[in-house]
Amino acid sequence: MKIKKPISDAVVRRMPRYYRCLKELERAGVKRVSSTTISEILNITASQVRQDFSNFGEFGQQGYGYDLVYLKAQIRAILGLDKEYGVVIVGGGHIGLALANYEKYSREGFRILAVFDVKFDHIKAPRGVEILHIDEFEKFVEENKVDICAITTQKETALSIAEKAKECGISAIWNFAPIDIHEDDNTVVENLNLNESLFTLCYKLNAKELEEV
Amino acid sequence: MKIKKPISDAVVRRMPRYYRCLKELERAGVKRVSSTTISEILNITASQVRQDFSNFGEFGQQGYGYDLVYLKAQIRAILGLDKEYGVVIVGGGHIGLALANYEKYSREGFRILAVFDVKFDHIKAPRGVEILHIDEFEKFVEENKVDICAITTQKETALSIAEKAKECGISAIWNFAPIDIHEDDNTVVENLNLNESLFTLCYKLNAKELEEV
DNA sequence: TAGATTGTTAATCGATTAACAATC
DNA sequence: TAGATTGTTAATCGATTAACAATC
Repeated sequence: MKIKKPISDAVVRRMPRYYRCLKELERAGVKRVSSTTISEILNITASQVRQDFSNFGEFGQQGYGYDLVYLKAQIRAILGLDKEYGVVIVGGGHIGLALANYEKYSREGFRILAVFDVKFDHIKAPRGVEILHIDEFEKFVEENKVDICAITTQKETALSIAEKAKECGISAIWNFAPIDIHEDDNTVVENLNLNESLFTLCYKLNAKELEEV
Repeated sequence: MKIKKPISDAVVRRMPRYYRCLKELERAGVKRVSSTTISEILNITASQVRQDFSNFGEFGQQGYGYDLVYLKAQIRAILGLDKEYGVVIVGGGHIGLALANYEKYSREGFRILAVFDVKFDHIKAPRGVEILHIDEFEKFVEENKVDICAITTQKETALSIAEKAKECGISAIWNFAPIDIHEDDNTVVENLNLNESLFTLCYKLNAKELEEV
């Protein structure tokens, strides 16, 4: 699949939501779906749904709507979920283990290969997931196909791990440490900052007082 | 503090980033800071920094910039971090325990009060955090000042917990389940969906092939 | 066919950026 | 004072929404 121009971040972040929505509809036995239905579920406009899809192609039929199975498959492919990804996790704390144990990821092609830490006697990983010392990181990455590095360490170490991952040729970093890791030409990054999320919630909680009506 | 008009989501989500940036600068011993400095650290424009701040007041001085301590205190207040929040966590899995154990939250006034689950023999919580059966949720909320309910269950239960939390008068929900919980007049919600984050990363990883140059 | 709904073009809205007077 | 930098107004840019021809 080829598309005309780079897709804006706003659109990209809606794609997983469409995917989730379609999965739910499929589970409910729905066979076809209109942009209006999707828009109501996701609380956006039907116009936006159609605009978003049209960035990637023509998936519907006038007067009919979208075939659910077909549309879902298309979006799945757009997200790249039809491929397999090798994932390593750095940091064997609660977040790291949460990721390691979330089996549903495997349905979408994410294979958790290993969890790295400096201390790991206490770490219980699911079967098939190796537990290794961080010193073995480079060696492991060389010998295995690692596409994604999830970083769940504290921020002090997160940056150096990211550096190491980039050097090893890992092209995607999923960062949970409360610090920004920057993208470069060879590496895409998704920063997921729990602090910022909580603080945003906190702002909203107080906003009623702050904002005059 | 009172402000003129509702602040857009884009601005709100930058506020915690400013706050983090200022904390780092403070730790580095910086005493005053300009919008340009901040903009370079956060990879945005100086214009945007000043526009964002000006939504909430005038915190700087022409020709000088911003006094770091003062500005940081202002943003802290804007985020509502000068208050105390009672937090309960529903779901004693890895994510739930990650939240329960992240002590740094207490520095910003978040008091983790309890973790709820249906099975909890295995749960080790830090001292001061109660571990309770979900059946005791209502009672606990009645008897304690609970401001924020973090939901870390699987999606099947997440919705009913959210419903229950709303009924009990909890006005902020921090949701980690892969489902959208909707805001209403009395309840603000922050949905933090790990799946969507991973899928977004995945899109970006493949985007180079997808997007023609 | 008539009704429904897409894909797309045009209009609107809002957010970002640029520019600059005010002033420390 | 001269240089620096804010806060704000105006210009630009981009994203969302509306409208509608195409057509199933």
